Amino acid sequence: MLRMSRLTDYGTVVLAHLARFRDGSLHTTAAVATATHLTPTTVSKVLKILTKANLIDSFRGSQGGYRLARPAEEITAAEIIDALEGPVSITECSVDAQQCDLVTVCGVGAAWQRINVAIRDGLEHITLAQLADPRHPIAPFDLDLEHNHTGGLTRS
Amino acid sequence: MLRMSRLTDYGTVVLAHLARFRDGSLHTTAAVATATHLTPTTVSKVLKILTKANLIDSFRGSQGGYRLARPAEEITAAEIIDALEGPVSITECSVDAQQCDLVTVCGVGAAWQRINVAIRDGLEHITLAQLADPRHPIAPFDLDLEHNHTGGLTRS
DNA sequence: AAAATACAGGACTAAAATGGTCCTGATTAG
DNA sequence: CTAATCAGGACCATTTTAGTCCTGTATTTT
Repeated sequence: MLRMSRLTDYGTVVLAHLARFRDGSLHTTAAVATATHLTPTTVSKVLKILTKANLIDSFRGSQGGYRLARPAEEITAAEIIDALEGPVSITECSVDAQQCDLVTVCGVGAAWQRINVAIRDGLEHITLAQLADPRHPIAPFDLDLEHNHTGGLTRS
Repeated sequence: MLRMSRLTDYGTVVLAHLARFRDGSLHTTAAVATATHLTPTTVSKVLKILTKANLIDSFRGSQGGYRLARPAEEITAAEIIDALEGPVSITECSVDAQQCDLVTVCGVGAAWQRINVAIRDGLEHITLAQLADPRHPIAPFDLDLEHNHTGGLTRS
């Protein structure tokens, strides 16, 4: 399924923490670490990544710290994963695309990719605000590849 | 997103290959390897895993080989992933659940888990037959996290 | 200015997951 | 009995991931 690295998990926790403050207040690495029960070094790493991804803003120097770059409602799960999980490398075709006779093989890869795209679309509609609020239920995915086997052979 | 290990990719390719034969014929490791352009050892590993997961049936001895345990229409993407990807280990709460005061932290984990469940549900509706056929389009996921049915509030 | 506070960026190490191979044993057909 | 074949692990190399640390830069305070 959606396999997340631990860093993504931490990142979400950190973001969720920052999301609790809607007053633009700044929070230092140390403060976030304490609040989330994570180690400062790890939190620092996560905060830096999130900053580069423009999900949070950072301010240097005394009285500096971090805060969300936008309201939690405008930060999506897809963005969080992109930032922390990095680009997803696809298993590319080993042979030259020109001479690839393995329709079955490459077709399969394409199918999974389309599933990924579908999942991604779904994740774009989930916001940090929802992730941070444990009460939010989750509707099932309509991952319908399409049903044009009108022949109805899927069942006997 | 849906990060698959290479083994899952191979597994799907192998399954897709077997799915092309609906006559119950058996296929040896070597034959599958040749057909898919994968190395025999790797194919062997994959086939063994798929056998243990009951997605394919195996027959030992001379004239032995493998074949799908069921029609491709009855094998789901979720099953394939379960078999090859193994159980998804969740980042478990470090502290005793009893004394966990970090609602934000644990709530986040729960949210991701629910997303996973939603994705899984979607994958259960995609069949090997669809994966094997590159023509099948993929509908977008309705990953609606909030959307509290009944128009009521989520218990404020 | 000087000092203290914080973030930026990257180097680095250890541990774990993956990928892939190989060996030994068990089963079946002929 | 002998050829095929699968079963089940052991095993090693490579890559990822986690997590730490060091050096530098920006900002505020005194």
